[in-house]
Amino acid sequence: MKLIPEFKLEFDEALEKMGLRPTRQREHVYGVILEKRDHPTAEEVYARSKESMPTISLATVYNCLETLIQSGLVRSVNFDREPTRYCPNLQEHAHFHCSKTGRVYDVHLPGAVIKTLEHLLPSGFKIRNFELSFDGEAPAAKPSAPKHPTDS
Amino acid sequence: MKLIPEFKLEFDEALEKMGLRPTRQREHVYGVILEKRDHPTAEEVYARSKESMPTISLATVYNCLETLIQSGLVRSVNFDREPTRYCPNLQEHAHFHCSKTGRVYDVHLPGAVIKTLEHLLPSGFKIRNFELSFDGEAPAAKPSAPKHPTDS
DNA sequence: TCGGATTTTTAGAATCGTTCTAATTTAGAA
DNA sequence: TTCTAAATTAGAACGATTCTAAAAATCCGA
Repeated sequence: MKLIPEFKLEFDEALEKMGLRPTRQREHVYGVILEKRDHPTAEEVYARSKESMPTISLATVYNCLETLIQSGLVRSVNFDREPTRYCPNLQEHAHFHCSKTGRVYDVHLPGAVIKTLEHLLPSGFKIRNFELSFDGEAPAAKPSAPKHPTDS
Repeated sequence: MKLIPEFKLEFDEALEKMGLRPTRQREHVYGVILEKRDHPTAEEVYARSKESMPTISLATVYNCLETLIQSGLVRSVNFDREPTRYCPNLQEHAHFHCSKTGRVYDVHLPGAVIKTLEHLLPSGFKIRNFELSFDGEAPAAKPSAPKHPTDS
């Protein structure tokens, strides 16, 4: 789970800024999330992490996820009554959760829409974060065709 | 927790339509949620319900909330790592969660915005439901002044 | 490079919110 | 009524997450 230099730099800087230490485990977990950009749960991240770092513990995975979120490298995604999922937060986007397959899709949010949403609140309300998620059914996936929005 | 006739009718019809029985407990829980339109958790609904129906159980509260949701009388609201909250679902709206006070505010969603959001998904994606929630800090509330958006 | 303060990791226990189980009660239909 | 199905209940069980306390790793300054 070696990070490519670009992400390694971003990783070190982000933790540095928060006064957190860039440990092997944190880097590893970040690597796992970057590797396959589906939206794994903590348990899934744990399972994948153990493949190449068998001694890592579940508690550490939770700890690492927490520090990655604090550092802004990863964000958490919640769906009704489902365990929290995690994704590397490149850019602002929404999520679509298919209730049939459980699969999660990224949904691109145009800047104009984001601005519109932020203006829904009266002045004085400071937004730290917002989450937009859809629940429904995705079209049956044609196995080898490109899917929209971004598959996961 | 007696429902006023208008809500009683709505209640009976909604359950009827789902083939569910309009029991004392269901009506009571619905009344509790209508009474004070904050966004109580299941535990809070349980505590309030017990005041005038001391024998009701927590399991029943969960069951009732579930059937009320199925009937479309109530909707659930989720915030990151917080227990599920419940609100009577009059109309489509978003939520703002103040991380300082824990208070939840309703945010009105103009029809145009709803339409915009629904169009973010490519054709083929069937939306059953969507949730938009903000997290941040609400302005310090002046105790007796009207608040925006709808207080809770 | 070493030593010590501080942070992080770890395993396992504990906690929280929620769902399940099995027995009892209730509602609604015949 | 009487029967059947649905709903309620208490408590156990569960899944996800957090906590605890001890061991290990990291960082900093000498």
